[in-house]
Amino acid sequence: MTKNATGRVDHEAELRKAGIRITRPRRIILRIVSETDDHPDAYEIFRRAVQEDKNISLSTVYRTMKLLEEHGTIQRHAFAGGPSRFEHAGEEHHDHLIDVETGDVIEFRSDKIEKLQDEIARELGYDILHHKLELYGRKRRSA
Amino acid sequence: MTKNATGRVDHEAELRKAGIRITRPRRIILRIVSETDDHPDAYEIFRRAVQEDKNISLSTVYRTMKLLEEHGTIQRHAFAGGPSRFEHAGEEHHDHLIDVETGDVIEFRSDKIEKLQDEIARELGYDILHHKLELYGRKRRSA
DNA sequence: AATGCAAATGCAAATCGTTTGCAATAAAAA
DNA sequence: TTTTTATTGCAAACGATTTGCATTTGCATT
Ligand SMILES: [Mn+2]
Ligand SMILES: [Mn+2]
Ligand SMILES: [Zn+2]
Ligand SMILES: [Zn+2]
Repeated sequence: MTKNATGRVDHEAELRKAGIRITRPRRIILRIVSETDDHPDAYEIFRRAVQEDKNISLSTVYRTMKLLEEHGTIQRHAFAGGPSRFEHAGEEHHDHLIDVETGDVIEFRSDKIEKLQDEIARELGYDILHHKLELYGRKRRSA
Repeated sequence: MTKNATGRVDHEAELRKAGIRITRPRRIILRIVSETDDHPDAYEIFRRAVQEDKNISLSTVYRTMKLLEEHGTIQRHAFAGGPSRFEHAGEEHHDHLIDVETGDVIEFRSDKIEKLQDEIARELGYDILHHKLELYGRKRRSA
């Protein structure tokens, strides 16, 4: 995996290696998704991108998200209701707890659950390609 | 809970009790969703409904699904990609394994996973309102 | 059974998130 | 630099779902 001067993964090099052209919009979008720690949707990414280059189009954001998804750079989530939301891949796998009141997304990971999922699939005669575990909850109001 | 002559839940009575009018389209749609054991989408329900009443509209199907969902009669699922799919509620809670090749939906239930979810949410200071666990897999091809 | 009225319907048009065709532009190969 | 080819921005198309509105219907009331 290619690293850059700061020791982080160099996505541009990774993509170039895969024969993908590094264009101005792609460089900007890539920066946005790799620097944020939230789960923005395409329009939000577009909004942030426009601040850096006034004539980036929403189509390009969508096209780039699909490209990066196929390339494994980002992950797409389809939380209940709304549009797809994205996050930079590469960290360890985790699932999400969505605060139904604020829309906040909290990440968590349970190895036990992950393992149980595999067991279940195996018993049913399947191999899991991916899965989705989303908890929708409300902050507990202590009595 | 109101039961009818056959001992099953009488949805029409339940709805009427809640001040909801039992119309011809609603009666038909209700029959369809309570008799099927698959997970049809709105258009499929519409298709089946039209066989019984040639001038039911897709709008009414959508409106009725929302109504029944709010009333707790059915559950809505948003599996990856496609449109919302519905199933009759009332049976015990279960989660789904989706065959990515055929679109088939297999139901399963793991008390262990359910319990672990509660623990996780509690640790994070949340109460779970509902959750979604979907496994996307492919039939294991035995060597 | 006939009446009255709010609720529900069908239809067409609107909306939302997303994708696509196409001519213009820019990346990278030569 | 020139050439080749991928990528862009824009507008129009898209699929799923919702909505406005005039008409019909369920059903509580006579
Ligand atoms: Mn995340
Ligand atoms: Mn089910
Ligand atoms: Zn997981
Ligand atoms: Zn569950």
